Amino acid sequence: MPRPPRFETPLLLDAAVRLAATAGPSGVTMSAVAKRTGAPSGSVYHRFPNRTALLAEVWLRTTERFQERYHAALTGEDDPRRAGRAAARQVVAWCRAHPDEAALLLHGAEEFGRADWPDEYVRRADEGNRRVLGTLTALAKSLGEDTPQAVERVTLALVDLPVSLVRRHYRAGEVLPPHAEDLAEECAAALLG
Amino acid sequence: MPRPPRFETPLLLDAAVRLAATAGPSGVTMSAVAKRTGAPSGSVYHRFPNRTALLAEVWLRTTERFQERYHAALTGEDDPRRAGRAAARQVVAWCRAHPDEAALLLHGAEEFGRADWPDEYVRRADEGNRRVLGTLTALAKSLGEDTPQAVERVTLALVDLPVSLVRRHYRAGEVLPPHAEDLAEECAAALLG
DNA sequence: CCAGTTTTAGAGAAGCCTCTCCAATTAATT
DNA sequence: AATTAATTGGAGAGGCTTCTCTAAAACTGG
Repeated sequence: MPRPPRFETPLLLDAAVRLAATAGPSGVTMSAVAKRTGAPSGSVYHRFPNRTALLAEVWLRTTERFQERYHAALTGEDDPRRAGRAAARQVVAWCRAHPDEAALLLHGAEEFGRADWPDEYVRRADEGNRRVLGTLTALAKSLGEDTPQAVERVTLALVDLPVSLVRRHYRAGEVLPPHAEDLAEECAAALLG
Repeated sequence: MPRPPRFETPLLLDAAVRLAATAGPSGVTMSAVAKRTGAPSGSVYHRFPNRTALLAEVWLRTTERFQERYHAALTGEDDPRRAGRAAARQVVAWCRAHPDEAALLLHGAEEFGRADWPDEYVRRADEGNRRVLGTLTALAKSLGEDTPQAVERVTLALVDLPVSLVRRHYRAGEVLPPHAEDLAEECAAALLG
């Protein structure tokens, strides 16, 4: 019975992703999303009560998409070293396949206004992070190391280092070189020992 | 013969650093700097022709301070592996000693408006980066590896990985744990082989 | 004490952004 | 055909920011 929507939520989020990729989180304004999609500002405010909600949702949708694939890579192998190497590759491969979303991920939740998020969004973000961190902890444990420092080292190897590799090229305005996945995997292997 | 200044450039830059550390680059506005220092907006514009110049100078002052110490660590040892380990430690140690400036460095030049900088600022930034990259290239060479990929791996080990370690803790709102320098050094050693 | 120079001091225009509000539109249901 | 509900479409208030401009202040060398 209602009038059919012309500007659905995912469409607006897609625009927000592109804006974040090109102009950074501060470039994701309600008016910029409106202009880019051709929607009137009223339609944007019909989908998101305020800018904070838009920023939170675009961040969460992106991190959840990333984490879903990352988690799959990390749990898809039995041998922990193999799993780690696959996860490191996966970070780079996902960024290669989704350059705009990857550019968004290189910023932190803080830059997407996390400090102003309502509890529900914070909870969602924490849950995703906890899930990944839990898997990384299990991996560290199955490597025989159970200290917090060992977990931190594994996290550096399987998350932060591949992300850094991507960041370096993105910041230089380059596309990811063909060997990037190999390099991430080699580095992860070296760090896992 | 002139009236003595009450708000000198370094004072305004110090305020800009604090603002960048707490509110990010977008929080570094001319009015915020004015408010924080108690200066009238006219005085801020007397020191910086526009916001772009303020952002550029606060970025450059900080990176140059960091790079000076980093370069010293990287060239302070004869053995390349020892030099690399010292450099990795130095990144973390410097961030520990200068938390606000470190928080600023975790953002990129792009976020400080690099795209709008006049040539002179771009040149200064490039020169600093070239200098560090040159030293890292020499180190890779003295390790017997001379391919671009080897240089990239060394850069990851001695710059990006320690920076990631710092970023992870800063984003979590934590202070750097005592073992952070050790961890950075261990990881660098593992990656240098 | 005067002349000269830098700096302070702050008012105000112009622009962009967020957000509110309400009338008009559109399609399914009755 | 009338009703109903979601959505569009856009005007406009209010706030913050950048930047300009002018006048006054403060100090020093002559």
